[in-house]
Amino acid sequence: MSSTDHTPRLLRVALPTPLRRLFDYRPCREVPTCGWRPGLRVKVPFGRRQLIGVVVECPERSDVPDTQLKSVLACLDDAPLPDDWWWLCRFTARYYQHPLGDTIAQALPVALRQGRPLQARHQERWIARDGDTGPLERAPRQAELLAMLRQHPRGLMTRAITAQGFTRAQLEGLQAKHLVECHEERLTATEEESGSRLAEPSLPLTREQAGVLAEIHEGLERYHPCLLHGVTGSGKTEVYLQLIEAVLARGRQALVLVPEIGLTPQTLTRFRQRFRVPVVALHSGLTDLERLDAWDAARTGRAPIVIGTRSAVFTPLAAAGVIVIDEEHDGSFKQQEGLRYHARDLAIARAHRENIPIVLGSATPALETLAQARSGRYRHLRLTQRANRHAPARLELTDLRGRHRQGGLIAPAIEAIRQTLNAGNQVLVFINRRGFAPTLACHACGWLAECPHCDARMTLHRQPQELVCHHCDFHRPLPDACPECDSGDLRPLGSGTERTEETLAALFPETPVHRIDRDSTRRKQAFEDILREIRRGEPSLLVGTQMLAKGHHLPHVTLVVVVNADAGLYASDFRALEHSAQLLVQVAGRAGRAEHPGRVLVQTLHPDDPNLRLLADSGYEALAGQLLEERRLAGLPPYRHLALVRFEAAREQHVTEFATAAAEALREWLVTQDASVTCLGPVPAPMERRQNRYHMQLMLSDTRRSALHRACAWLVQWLDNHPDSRRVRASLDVDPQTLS
DNA sequence: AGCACGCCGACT
DNA sequence: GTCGGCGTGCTC
Repeated sequence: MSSTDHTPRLLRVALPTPLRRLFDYRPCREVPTCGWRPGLRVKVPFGRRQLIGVVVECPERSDVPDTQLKSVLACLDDAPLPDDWWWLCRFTARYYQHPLGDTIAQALPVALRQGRPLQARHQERWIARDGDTGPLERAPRQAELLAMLRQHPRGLMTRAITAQGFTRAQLEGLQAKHLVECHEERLTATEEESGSRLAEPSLPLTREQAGVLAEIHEGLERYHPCLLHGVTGSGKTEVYLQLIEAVLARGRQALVLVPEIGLTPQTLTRFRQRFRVPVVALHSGLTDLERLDAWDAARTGRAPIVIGTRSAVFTPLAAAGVIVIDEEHDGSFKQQEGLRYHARDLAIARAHRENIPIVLGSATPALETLAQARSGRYRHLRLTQRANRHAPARLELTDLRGRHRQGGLIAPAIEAIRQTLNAGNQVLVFINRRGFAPTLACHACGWLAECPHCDARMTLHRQPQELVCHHCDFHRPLPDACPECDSGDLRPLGSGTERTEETLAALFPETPVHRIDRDSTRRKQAFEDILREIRRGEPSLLVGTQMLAKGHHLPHVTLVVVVNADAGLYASDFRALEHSAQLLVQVAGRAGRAEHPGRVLVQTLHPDDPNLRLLADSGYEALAGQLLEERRLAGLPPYRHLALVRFEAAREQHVTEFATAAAEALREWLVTQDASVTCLGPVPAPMERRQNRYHMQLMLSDTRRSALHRACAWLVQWLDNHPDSRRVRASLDVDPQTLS
């Protein structure tokens, strides 16, 4: 890097704006102690406001005339932001062709984005002291506060105190009277430990686990991507834990990414009980300052283990030693708006750059990952045995055709539920539709309840009773009569979780029925409460959406009923089948985890569907192999790479015009470039109208990433320069997860 | 994205 | 007479 010891003429700064541009400034007079260099945060004037940005380079000249250049107001750091973080930001912005300034904003904790100092703040613990309370006679609130503090001999944190309605001024008042004292400490409890790093001994490994661990250990000092492909209950977590143990022993850190739903208290407890070192969890409950401290703990190496969801991939590490992605196939690793990054893919890039191993764990790997493993680019490690020696439950396909259904369930399924409950076990009924019924229909004229803002049916809810659009959250009261023909014969069509719950409650009045979906678990803790109740093991019925399918241990469930397996079978989205298969296998994995073998009944209108049969008879990997072959023939990922450009505006005409013009311009350019990139569309998005906005899309694909990247770069430039880009929003999705 | 400026409708 | 609707222009 060029000289940093003299003051450069210019600073090129990335700012948190959607503009795909950097901005040049003159340095301020005060030079940071490290000299001006990339990665420093600066405060700059920007139009009428002030923004915080990051120095990208120190160029010699600018395209902007000298007279228009403004000066940086201040530099906020005396050293650049961490190098690994900075590299990942630049990589991400380039790969997803997203403005660097906005990428930085997403990758930085709010507190740093707002200009707080990098050194994490310490937290204050207030402890009551003995002393004369006389001076408090005219300060009743201070007296109350002191009384409260005296009930906590170990003191309380400022946040806990202000949460009780007391103020900082009252605390300082007591401090001035020497009735409390303030201890500064780290936000993270960092108890210095001695001796062993393990709080709890490791579990003995099966031969299979030991073999897998040994293979990962072969590449502990280099980039070494591994797919840890293990059936549910085969002990993937124990492998992670012992791998991390080895990494910690070498003085390195571990970054663990889990799906949104996977960052549960149980997961954390498992890590915290095992290791006697700080485990930093980046969960949604953290305050901005706690998040900053977690970032700082990771950055300085104070936290040897960092666990978090998608955005945690941007956490800097002082000495990265391994990255673990649990349930790597999970859709929540892909951000679905704005900067549409995939945390798993970024983690791979990061591991590569830092030359460390990365483990992708799943019972149902994404086809992309499986293809990498098959080609030998990732090491394919398998765990085939469940710890309790039961074979995984088989999927039993049951024919729905022509059968009478109650709450979506046919007689054989109800009978199986009855038997399971009679045997004292629990049943999980999986239905991937919340609400009472998918829609409301008029039996006189065929009218269906449709959302006025979307191309979608409205879902009937009973608690509370209303029609709801699940795409835009529009609510409307239930009509008494058909709006078209005035008939009173309105009936719910199909079943959702509420209806199945109601049916089961009527069929099995003696048995408690728990419903688990986004509606029933809206209250914080509600989910945990229900899970705790279920783990007590009393015979009970669980009705739930995919919230229940993922990760949770339900040891007393011995029967799983899938109400309808058909949703993803013939959907237009090219990943629908992959995702359905993953979900079915994950749900099936809930059955028979403990001492009981399990059964999985899968209701379907297509019991002879070859894909479903293959999944049921030969398992996920067999189906995945079949699907990969189909992807190859269809020219879809992972054999071709995709980029999707979405267009969206309030006026349908504007969207069509702009998207068509863009496609035309791109095609012309592709011809001049003699480029192999395929451009499909524009076509209306699968749900053309959503929240009264119209959506179209353009799909680009190529076998080579570089060619696709160049085409996207050109198109994005064209879009930015087009005057219509103000009224039509266009966004780029590199490696789209879904086409809707 | 923000945030301004600027030019036309329904309110005190 | 003003408050405020969103069109268009700019940010080193």
